[in-house]
Amino acid sequence: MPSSAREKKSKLILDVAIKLFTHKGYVATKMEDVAKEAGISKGLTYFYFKNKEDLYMAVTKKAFDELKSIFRDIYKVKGKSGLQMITDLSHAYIDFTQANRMYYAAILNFMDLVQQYNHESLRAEIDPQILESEHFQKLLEIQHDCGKLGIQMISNGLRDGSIRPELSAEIAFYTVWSMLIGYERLMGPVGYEGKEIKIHLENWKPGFIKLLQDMLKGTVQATKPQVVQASLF
Amino acid sequence: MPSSAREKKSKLILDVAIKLFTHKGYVATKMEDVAKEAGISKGLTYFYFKNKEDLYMAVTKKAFDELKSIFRDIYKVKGKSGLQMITDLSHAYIDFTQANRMYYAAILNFMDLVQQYNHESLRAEIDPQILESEHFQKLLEIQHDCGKLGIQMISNGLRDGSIRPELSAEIAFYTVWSMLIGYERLMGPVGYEGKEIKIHLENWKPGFIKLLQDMLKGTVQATKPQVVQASLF
Amino acid sequence: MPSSAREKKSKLILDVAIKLFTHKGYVATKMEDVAKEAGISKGLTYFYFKNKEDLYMAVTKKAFDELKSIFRDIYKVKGKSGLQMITDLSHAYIDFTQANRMYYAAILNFMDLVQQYNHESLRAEIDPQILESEHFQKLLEIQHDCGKLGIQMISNGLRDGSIRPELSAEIAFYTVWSMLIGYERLMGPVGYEGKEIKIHLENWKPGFIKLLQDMLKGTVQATKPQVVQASLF
Amino acid sequence: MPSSAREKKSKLILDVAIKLFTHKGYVATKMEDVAKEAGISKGLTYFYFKNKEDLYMAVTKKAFDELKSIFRDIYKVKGKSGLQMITDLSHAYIDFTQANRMYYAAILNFMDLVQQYNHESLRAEIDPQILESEHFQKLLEIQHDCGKLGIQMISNGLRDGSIRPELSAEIAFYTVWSMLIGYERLMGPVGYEGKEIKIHLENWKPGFIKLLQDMLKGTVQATKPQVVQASLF
DNA sequence: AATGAATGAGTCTTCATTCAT
DNA sequence: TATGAATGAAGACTCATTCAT
Repeated sequence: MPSSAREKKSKLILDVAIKLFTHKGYVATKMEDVAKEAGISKGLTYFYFKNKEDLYMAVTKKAFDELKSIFRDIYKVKGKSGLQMITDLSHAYIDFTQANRMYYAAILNFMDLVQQYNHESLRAEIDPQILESEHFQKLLEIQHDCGKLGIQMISNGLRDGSIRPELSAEIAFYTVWSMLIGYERLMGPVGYEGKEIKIHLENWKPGFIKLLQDMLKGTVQATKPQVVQASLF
Repeated sequence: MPSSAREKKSKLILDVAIKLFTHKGYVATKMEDVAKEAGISKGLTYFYFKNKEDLYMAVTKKAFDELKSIFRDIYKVKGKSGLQMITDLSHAYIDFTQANRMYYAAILNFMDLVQQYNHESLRAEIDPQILESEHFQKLLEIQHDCGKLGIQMISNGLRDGSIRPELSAEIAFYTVWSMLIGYERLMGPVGYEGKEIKIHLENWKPGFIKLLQDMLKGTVQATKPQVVQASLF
Repeated sequence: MPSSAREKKSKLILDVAIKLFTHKGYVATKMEDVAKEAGISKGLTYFYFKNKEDLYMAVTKKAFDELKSIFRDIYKVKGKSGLQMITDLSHAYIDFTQANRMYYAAILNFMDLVQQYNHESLRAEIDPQILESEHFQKLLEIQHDCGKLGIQMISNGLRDGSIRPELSAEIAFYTVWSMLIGYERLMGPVGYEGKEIKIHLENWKPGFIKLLQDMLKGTVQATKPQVVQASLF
Repeated sequence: MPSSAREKKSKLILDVAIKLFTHKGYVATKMEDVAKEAGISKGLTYFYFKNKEDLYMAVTKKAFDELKSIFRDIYKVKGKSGLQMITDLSHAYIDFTQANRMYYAAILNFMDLVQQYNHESLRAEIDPQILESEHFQKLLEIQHDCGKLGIQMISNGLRDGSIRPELSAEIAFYTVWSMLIGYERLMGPVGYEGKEIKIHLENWKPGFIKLLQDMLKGTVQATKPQVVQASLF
């Protein structure tokens, strides 16, 4: 079998796994389900992926690539201010998390792993199968790619004046990212708070984006004095 | 056995569960481990908690209470501006998430559950044992308590002028909360990014807090003119 | 507590057990259910009945008494031929089995036990708790009471000429009883055979009773000569 | 492994199960016992049979097939009157129930299930594992095969004059079957009644068979004496 | 008589993974 | 490459029964 055929089958398994993980979750998805759905034998699945964790890491890798492409797509469009890029990124990011719940969960799970991985005392508790996964290793290598692109966007904003100059690109970007991660987390619960708390998805999102922008560029009040000052003339 | 004794034993089991969940994780912790560690029989564990999920919901409930007390402690101290409260809360929240990883994971897990619970189509997929847990039901009742306190803090800030008046208390607070949730999530990975990206925990945190404050109050440059102008009158 | 009060409570438990065994079956009925439904503690149940099997034997005893009273009620009505008694008994028996499924199941279960009990090699396999139950012992004593009454009815029939004289009362009665037992067993499945087999409950029962009578008294052909002769007068 | 090997192993497990169910009963037989006795792993048992109930249904299916073959063997012998067939069947049936207690219990258990299954209100209470068992489904399909053969035998008897022409084949056969079922049930208890009731297996059986025959063909003796006596007047 | 907390043996079932072919 | 039979460790949960009070 030519290596392209091999890759094709590998991709088939991966796609099936993504589908099943999405619909049933990691734990509820059995290796046999994957095999059956892919129309191959259980044993063959283990030929292409060392074990279930390895398969999940492969899925995570794909999720990460997808997310990265979102960052890249935003970044490569010329003629936008840095703030605009961050704004566009925020929208795209939120859309992504909503459209690809499982991908996103995989990415967050990977972040947790990295955290453990970085703590010498906790690293030993990570499932060896994960550490041995080539996909996990690749992920370690590219884990900062999104961050770097995001930081670049902020940097652009600093240069073009759309973002407050006193900010640190790194800190600003990771803070933005924090907001996006947390937003996704709260989105569900908040949307249904009902009765006493009147915040709803429809009005939270624009408010959230506005606050995010304000945080980066400086706030409304900042403009008012200008207006007042203008009237001084 | 007086009911206080019953509560005492219930608490004993709960504490053991918290300890084991913390060190070994939910899945890796066996009910038998809990019983053994508590010095009781397996059956008795099931006498006090209907099943493993119920026990976990009890743990979650405790975690939630703990988090709530943090909000309350911050809130009840008089003489602070709203912004100061939010700032103090942010510090306390971050400390809490770091000191009580498991608690925090339980809370986030609960949030996910709530999300599913609120979607009619997904509710059926929730483990019935969870839905039947009295602790889960209690959690549903108190789920917004932290949010309400946080919104109060922002409201205070709006009244005392420490927070930009044009903000909506609800939106502002949930955005702050998003930041805190996301921060915890990124804290680990970011802290060790090393080499190319020079952001480190020590310097991210103050920057993050600063951005959070700026977002709420308006940026330094923006406010100064106001002060100057005010003195003009 | 006066012994009458004691008996009252004992009866209460028994009635609850009958109710629950009827609705949920023996296995599915937990001792705790019985206690709860009776409004007493689990421990007290064990004060009145040595164990679950003992309770079941008590239920069986009551079932047997009930069945016996049916036999007796039929038997004590004067002025009926033996064949008529057996006919009435058959109707009453069938009604009883339908109205008291659980009672009837208990009686059949007891018959199985007796069978084992009578085989020396199998007796050791009977649950000791059953053998030790006083109710089981009482049942052993009265197990033939129904049979005796039935045999008496046949004997009456032999005497009054309503039943063929060449029959043995014992054999005839137990054969009748076999039919009744088997009828109950088949009633359910037969009633719904539908399509290809056109037998239905409504027409099976009269046919069944007719056959039973014919078996005892001799058949239609047998009677014809009587009719013919009668017309000779 | 060729599919014949697969069937061979499946049969091995089934045979072991039959052996153990026979000797220890369904409840007392553990799946692990079956595996151990068959010299395979516990897991493999579940590979061939979905669960314990499924295994039991497979046993029931085999029992039914065996019973069916008894009916068929009787039926296919040419040159016998219908009454003779029923007589032969009765003997064979009784022998079967005595030689295969467990098989027979399984068949009766299945009949109970069918009864529940046919009542819409009770169907929901049947263990889903039973309903899902392919063997249960097959049993539903063939449940009437024995009945049909039996009805054929009676029909033959009606045609050849060995059975009273006024009888309905269906009703007559199911009544015969009732007798056989009930006979088996009473056989045990009756055989040992001892003392007061002098019926014993040895003399019950011929009397029982005789009554059964009389019921079907009409009694010769019954008429003659009456005729004689009547003519005395 | 009465309570109810406490026991613990008992079992079905799942599933990732391996390996002979 | 590909199969699928075979493994076996692992674990949640039940419930009749007891016994200290």
